[in-house]
Amino acid sequence: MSRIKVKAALESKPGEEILVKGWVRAFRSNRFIALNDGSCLANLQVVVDFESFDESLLKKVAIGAAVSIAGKLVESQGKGQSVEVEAIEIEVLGEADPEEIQKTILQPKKHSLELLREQAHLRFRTNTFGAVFRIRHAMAYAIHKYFNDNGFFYLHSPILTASDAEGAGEMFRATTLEPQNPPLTEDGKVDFSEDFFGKETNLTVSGQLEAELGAMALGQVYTFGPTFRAENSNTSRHLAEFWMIEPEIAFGDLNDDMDLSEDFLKYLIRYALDNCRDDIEFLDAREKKEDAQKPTAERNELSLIDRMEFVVANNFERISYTEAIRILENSKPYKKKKFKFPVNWGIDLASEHERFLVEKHFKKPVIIFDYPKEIKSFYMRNNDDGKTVAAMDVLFPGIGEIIGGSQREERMSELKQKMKDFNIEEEGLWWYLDTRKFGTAPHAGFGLGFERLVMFVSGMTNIRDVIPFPRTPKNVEF
RNA sequence: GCUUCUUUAGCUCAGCUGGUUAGAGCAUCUGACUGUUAAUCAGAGGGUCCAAGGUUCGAGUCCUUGAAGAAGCGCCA
Repeated sequence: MSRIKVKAALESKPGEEILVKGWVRAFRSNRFIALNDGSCLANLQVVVDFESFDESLLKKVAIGAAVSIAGKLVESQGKGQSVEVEAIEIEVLGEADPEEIQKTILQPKKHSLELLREQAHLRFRTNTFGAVFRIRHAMAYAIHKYFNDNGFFYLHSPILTASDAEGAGEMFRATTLEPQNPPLTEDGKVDFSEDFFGKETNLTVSGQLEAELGAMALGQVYTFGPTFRAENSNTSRHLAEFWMIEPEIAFGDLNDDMDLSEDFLKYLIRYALDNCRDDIEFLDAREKKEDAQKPTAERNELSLIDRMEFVVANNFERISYTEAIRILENSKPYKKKKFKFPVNWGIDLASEHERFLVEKHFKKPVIIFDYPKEIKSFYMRNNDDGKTVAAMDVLFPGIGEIIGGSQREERMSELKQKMKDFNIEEEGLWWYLDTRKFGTAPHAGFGLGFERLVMFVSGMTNIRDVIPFPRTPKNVEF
């Protein structure tokens, strides 16, 4: 008999003999084993006639143990499930000592997310994290499917890079030199010409520049890989290692870029609703339980599922940066001096400003475009007004910036001038400039923070709970 | 990096203006029960009160420094 997954067993007709393998979630009344194998949220109930099994064997059927069970699938007499398995053979594949289990999050009890984070190697076995990581998988799959179906090619941008010009953040150094006594140059500095690559090397902060190179030949490409930022960011929305999706489209402008970002996000959220129903319903119910214990002001106005449905059903609000400033200047919190940071044309919008626009004023996702050129990156295309660039941010309720994108500066002379203004050496980016030299064309793209997407579709409020092993300042365990 | 808060049993927490032997619920163990769904009932065991220093006759409690965690801010995705 070959093994079937719990998910398949639950969908099977009663009467068949089946073989299932999984981990014991509960063993009630010495009679009912709740078996979970990760294939779905639900457990399979195994009914044990304890008089016909060896007592020492049943003793080993403890919470956390791995078991193999052959039995007959029958209609359930109980109320919690439609089918269950009458056990014929039970084999304990891996024991779990209850005294030891008690010291872990596997003990059958509610645990805080903080404690679960400290035992990230075991938290996959909980309902919440099982659900989160099945959804995370589904989102990764849907991303590839969306791009594949829309004529994009998956481009693998490098993780090790010598270019430090993106300006996207502090970088992690990658080196094989001895930290204790590295080779030194005559003026006492570390001699990176002796290093593995012969020059200073870092982990990538963005695959965008390489994606542009790909787009200028393949037409439409996307990257999807790990990204590293050595910023000392201590927030619930930042990781030192996170996954980013960066599509890049040739012959597209900022409007095409905004259209793509909106269509893409709606597709992904729709996909989650259609394909992760059980897991999302579980997380929806979980959130409602949590909310019930909070003061009314801190509760979600809409449930997880309602928030997702709302985003799919409504257009994102698109406003220029200049309009955003005007709305803020006419807002109640501004007039009552409730904002901590000043509002005037030229500022970088603070979290409180973005939150007001998204969560209070429009109450829906907002795309802000045409930002002042001084507060954005060198590669963004200058607008004709001489003051702004063709940049856009997609802001989501509860998450903030989920996407940042722009039309790229494709005109050589403008780009070179911008590099001068931003103090960026042309030398290290000769290959980037070559695309403007040979057949340059308008193009645009954006970066989507994968974990921020998973936060939105799971309702988790800390980014450390949507990646298996989060890397944050002072934390590289596991 | 900044601000605020937290750190007491395996977990979640209580512990008053400093005072004798530091408590509860859940979990674990033992026994009973056996169609349960967070099973139920009875009993038992379980503590470096985050660390170092200080004040005091006396510190879980007050002070200083540090560490770790969380929320918010800055940076961004």
